[in-house]
Amino acid sequence: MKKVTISDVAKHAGVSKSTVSQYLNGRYEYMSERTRKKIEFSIRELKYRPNIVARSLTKKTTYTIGIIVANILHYFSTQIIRNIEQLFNKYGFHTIVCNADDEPAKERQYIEMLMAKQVDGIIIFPTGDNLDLYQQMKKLHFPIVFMDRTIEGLKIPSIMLHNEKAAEMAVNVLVDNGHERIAMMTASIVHNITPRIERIEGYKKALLKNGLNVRDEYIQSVDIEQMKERLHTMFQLKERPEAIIAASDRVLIEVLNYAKEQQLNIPNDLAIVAIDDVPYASFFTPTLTTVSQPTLQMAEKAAELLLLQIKGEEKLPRERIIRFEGQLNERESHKKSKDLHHVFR
Amino acid sequence: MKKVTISDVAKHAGVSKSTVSQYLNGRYEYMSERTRKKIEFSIRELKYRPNIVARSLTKKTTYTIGIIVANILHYFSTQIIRNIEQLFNKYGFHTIVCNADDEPAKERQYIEMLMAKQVDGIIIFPTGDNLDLYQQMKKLHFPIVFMDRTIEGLKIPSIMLHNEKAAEMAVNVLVDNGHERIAMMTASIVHNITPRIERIEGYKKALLKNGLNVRDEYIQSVDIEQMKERLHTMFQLKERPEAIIAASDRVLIEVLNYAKEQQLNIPNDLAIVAIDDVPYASFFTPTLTTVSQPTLQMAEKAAELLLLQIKGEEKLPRERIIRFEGQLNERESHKKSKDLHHVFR
DNA sequence: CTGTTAGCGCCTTCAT
DNA sequence: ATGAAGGCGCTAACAG
Repeated sequence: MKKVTISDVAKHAGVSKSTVSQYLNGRYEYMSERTRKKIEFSIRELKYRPNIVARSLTKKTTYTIGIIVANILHYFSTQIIRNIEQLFNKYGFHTIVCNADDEPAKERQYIEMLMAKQVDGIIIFPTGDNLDLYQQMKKLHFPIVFMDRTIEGLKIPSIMLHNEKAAEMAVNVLVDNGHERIAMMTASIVHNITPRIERIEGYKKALLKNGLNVRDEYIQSVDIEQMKERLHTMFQLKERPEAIIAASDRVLIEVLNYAKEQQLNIPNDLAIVAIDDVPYASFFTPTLTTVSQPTLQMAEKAAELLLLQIKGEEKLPRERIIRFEGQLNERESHKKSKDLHHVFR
Repeated sequence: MKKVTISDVAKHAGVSKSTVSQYLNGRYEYMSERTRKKIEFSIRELKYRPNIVARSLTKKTTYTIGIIVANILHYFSTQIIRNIEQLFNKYGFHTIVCNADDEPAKERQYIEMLMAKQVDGIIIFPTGDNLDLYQQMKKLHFPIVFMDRTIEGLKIPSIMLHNEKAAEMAVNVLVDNGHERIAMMTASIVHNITPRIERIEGYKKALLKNGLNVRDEYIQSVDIEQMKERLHTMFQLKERPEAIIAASDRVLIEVLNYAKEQQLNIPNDLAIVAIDDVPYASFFTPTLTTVSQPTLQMAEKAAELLLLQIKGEEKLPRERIIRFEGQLNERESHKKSKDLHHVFR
């Protein structure tokens, strides 16, 4: 009933601890066939399981990484997490996921805890408010990769969507379908969250490229809680928007709920394009046009960059920010067409 | 740049390691105000972070638990995981999630790894094929809770839905709406996965209670990959089903896809009720009637039972299986009504 | 109140 | 080819 240790195995097999340790670490080179067999047998007999905590203490590596996600409610985050977990599993790493819940204080606490737990590296969706910590980690050569967002002035590799282009794609598909009064809605930008800023920027540029005016009333960035209110205000305008770009899946939900409440017909009363993919988008009414992120490739890149750092190979790519292209999934919600009669009930 | 240890702090503060250790563990009782301040200061100065791996080695607790989920693709699983993670976080525990991918071999490997990593306990959605391991864990008094499924003959607490009742609710709501030819579709039952077996059982009983016949052709349990084919076969019957109960969200997707492909009108050509909740069910066409599981309460119970075991209080509840009631979310997809004209396109 | 000592379980030279 | 000894960083009696 008590835990069996390497000493127990050694005793049982009639050899020394170090020989067992050799065995455990696959250093059979100079080991006699007989010794190996004995140890093998003893391990089975005793149902010995090495204590990885003890091993980690000497080896200084835990084969565990951390992911700190800014907000787990984003479908994008969960996709990335799942992919990263799976990839790291292949290399024998476990993953600890922490949800900062958009609170820098929580993020800080999680970073501290994960480092204290000696994880071998961390992938962070940074909340943006813990510069000193990031710097400290960098100075310690602690392996770290940013995902989805970046922090200026820190030589930390960042995996990001080409947000401006993604927004441009959304604008273009709407313009191509004859829409002109296109609004843009994102979550709050008080913390300078990169993708939100960039998506707005891309939206503006795309409007101009298409010869349309940028109207500030059409750009709304607020907390999820106040979104409904803002939507309402926007829809009271004399010239209310005929299309809206939801800058994330969470924003999208708010927009859809609002449309439902107001019995707006989509896409006739209001066309919609969402950035970020949405599960089951094709079962919606109408099916949803989205610009999705290549989550698998992004996860792969993040894993690769983190692994490189963990292995101590500092030769990271020269570009600090690595961009991936969004993909337009043209379905129905962006159309300006008269033969669609979907009504929310 | 080298990692700072407790000795460094001790030296810097001019005290011994043990005093620092006392401080770290909040045993200020006999410590002079001055010593405390000195240590506090040194810790800040040196940016000292205790090495939790070393601590774990002596304390024999890692403040980490594991979750091994049979298949992470179930929305139910992700909900449970998220809730458990959050709950354990409150108690200072981290969570390592592993996806067994419905493969007992993977499950075994993950259990071994997690135990080797000295996690303080594991919550398992058992695949059902590692009896010996479960028994071994039990014998070692290793804290463990089963979720969603159970294994007979093992005194391991199990958190489960009241599956029979849930299936009955689904049948009843359909019968109440005038349906008689009701089919039941689950994923494969070759491994005796408890909830699937029980849901089928509940379905049968409910039919009988309602004076309807049980028809074997209407009960299909196969791998997701073959589901489409089976659906097709079933819909070739002279008396094809007019309603179908999808025993899980993954089954549901297959059913919806099939309906879409065949241009079946839901609910007029085919009524649907799903067990397990589905995200965005209210944006579907038509909105989906489901029997959902109380994931938060289930997660809470699991956390509670695991924590009890971790704290060494063996006084677990006498009932080994703890059941929770499903909740019927009556929306539209179960109706037999003529004024709904939703058509998939 | 604080320091000394002895582990925790494993790995790693360095002898033998 | 195998064993002895020391150490990883921290905690926990036990002295003093």
